[in-house]
Amino acid sequence: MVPSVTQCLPPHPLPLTNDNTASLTHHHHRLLHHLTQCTSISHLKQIHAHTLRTSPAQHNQYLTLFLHSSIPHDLDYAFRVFRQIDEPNSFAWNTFIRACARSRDRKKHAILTYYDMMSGATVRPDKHTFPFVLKACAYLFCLSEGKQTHAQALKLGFDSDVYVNNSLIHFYGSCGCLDCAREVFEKMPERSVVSWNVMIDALVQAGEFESALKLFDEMQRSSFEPDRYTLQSVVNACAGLGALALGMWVHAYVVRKCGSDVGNGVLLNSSFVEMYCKCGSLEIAEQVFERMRKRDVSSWNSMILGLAMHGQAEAALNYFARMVNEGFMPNSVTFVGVLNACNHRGMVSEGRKYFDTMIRDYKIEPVLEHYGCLVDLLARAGFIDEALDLVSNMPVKPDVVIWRSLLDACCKKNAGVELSEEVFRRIIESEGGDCSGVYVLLSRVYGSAKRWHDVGLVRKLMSDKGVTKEPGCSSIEMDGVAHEFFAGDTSHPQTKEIYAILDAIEERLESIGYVPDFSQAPLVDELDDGKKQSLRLHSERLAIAFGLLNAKPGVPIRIFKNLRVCNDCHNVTKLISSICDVEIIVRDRARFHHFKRGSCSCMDYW
DNA sequence: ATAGGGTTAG
Repeated sequence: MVPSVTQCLPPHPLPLTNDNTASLTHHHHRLLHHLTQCTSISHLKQIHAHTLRTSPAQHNQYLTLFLHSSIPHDLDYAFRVFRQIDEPNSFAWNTFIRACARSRDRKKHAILTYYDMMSGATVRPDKHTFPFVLKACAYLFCLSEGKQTHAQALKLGFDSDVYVNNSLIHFYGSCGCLDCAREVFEKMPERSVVSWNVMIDALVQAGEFESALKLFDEMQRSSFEPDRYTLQSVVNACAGLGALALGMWVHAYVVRKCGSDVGNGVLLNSSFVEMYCKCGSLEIAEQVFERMRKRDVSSWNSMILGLAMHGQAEAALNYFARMVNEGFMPNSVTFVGVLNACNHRGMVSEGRKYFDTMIRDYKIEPVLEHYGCLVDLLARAGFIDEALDLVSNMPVKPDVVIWRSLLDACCKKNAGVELSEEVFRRIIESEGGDCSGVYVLLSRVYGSAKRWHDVGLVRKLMSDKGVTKEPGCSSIEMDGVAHEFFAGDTSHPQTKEIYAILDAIEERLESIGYVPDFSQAPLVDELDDGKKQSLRLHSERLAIAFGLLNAKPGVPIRIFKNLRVCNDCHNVTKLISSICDVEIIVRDRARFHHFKRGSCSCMDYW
């Protein structure tokens, strides 16, 4: 709930502000002129000293001007100047609060200064004050401070101000309080484009891509023209959803609107690159990238990360070399892309090399993501001991993702029950044990060792703790509409045809010698028949069958899956791509697979 | 004077 007026601070006297700027003298104007010409802090200090000498009486009056001018040069100096002002007017308070909110390392002081302002009896905040304070609250995730600020803004009657409301939406969005953001958005009497933008972006940031797109639709129906911020958020939503059709629509919209200027929008173009990669269209992504007239490090990063995600390690590394060649300085994110590229191709020695290069030559401190790539790379290439060693000794605290990838590797590489148990124990120690994926992995380790009793124990543990397996779900876009399938789903209108196709395919597969791979089937020692049944109902098969049924010939079938593709589905999809002569592009939880003529772009390393 | 901007490993 957003605060109401009753939650406000106690009332305090509200004298009108002492408005220094009202009595501008000739001298004042000259001083102002000098100050605006000022380009260095030493020059500014000279003028300050001169003023102190020549007109000490008006000194206090001029301090606000010095404050304003010194901020871009030296925040510490500005801070000292501000401290000297006897009774700052609201302009002076606001100026200082804004400076803190914009600073890199003084954001906290924006809030503290605002408290000072509130607790004094001389000034009250005005409509400019709140956006500055809320910006700092948003950045620092100061939820309760921001809520108090909200209450005070209400109390002082700024609840209809567009700027204040937009700042509130942004603040609540940044703190993850979507309901509060939505409430402010719904209640505000007047909206601007920014109101829609901050609300849409809040949804995108929270991963509520469908809601974001719905709001985008509503925005247009309310006759608001989208601007670059809107489009940016919408493209990000498309990337998140894999909504290629809508993404292309936005792209066309931008091209139509900007004409030959499209090539200049660095940020938006980089988002297009990312969107096309995440929607499985590497060719278009590269086209957009090559046509960009201006690029920055992030543009290169989008391309490198995108190629890495598709397992195109060589291409990704080529882009890296090109980027360096063209004088761009790779950053931390660049190396996540590079390491991930190595990871998806099992390039262990290259991965180690780039990790060292990053630290030694580029002086980039590795963060969790870098360690994540390296640990995963080592573990999946079979160097599990080394990976475990790295996790144990790295300077950042490993999270559940790293641990799970290690356990996953143990499982895939048959690292043995003892090592797997060791990793599992470490996970529970550091995570507390409510992470679902790791139980499934452990039960699989026991299953492959045929220790059915232990499988049962893990299952019991899972049900006791209430951890469940995330259900598999695949979706496919057809004529701009997403069709969603769960495992064994029979709710789709074309269910009959879909299952008929699956039967026909299975018959074909068996006739060419396909044998199901049960290694990742549910781990109960039940009859093969039951396992087979559960495998053939995996959600991606239904989606692929739907695609075969409805896609135009020659058009690739694009599938999205929330989990990773299992071995058996991977085999089957390869075979389908061959017998049906169709390209199938699958984005799973971790990466893309391009199935074509019986093989997959991941070369079976995933 | 006031609001909205990037990425990242599984």
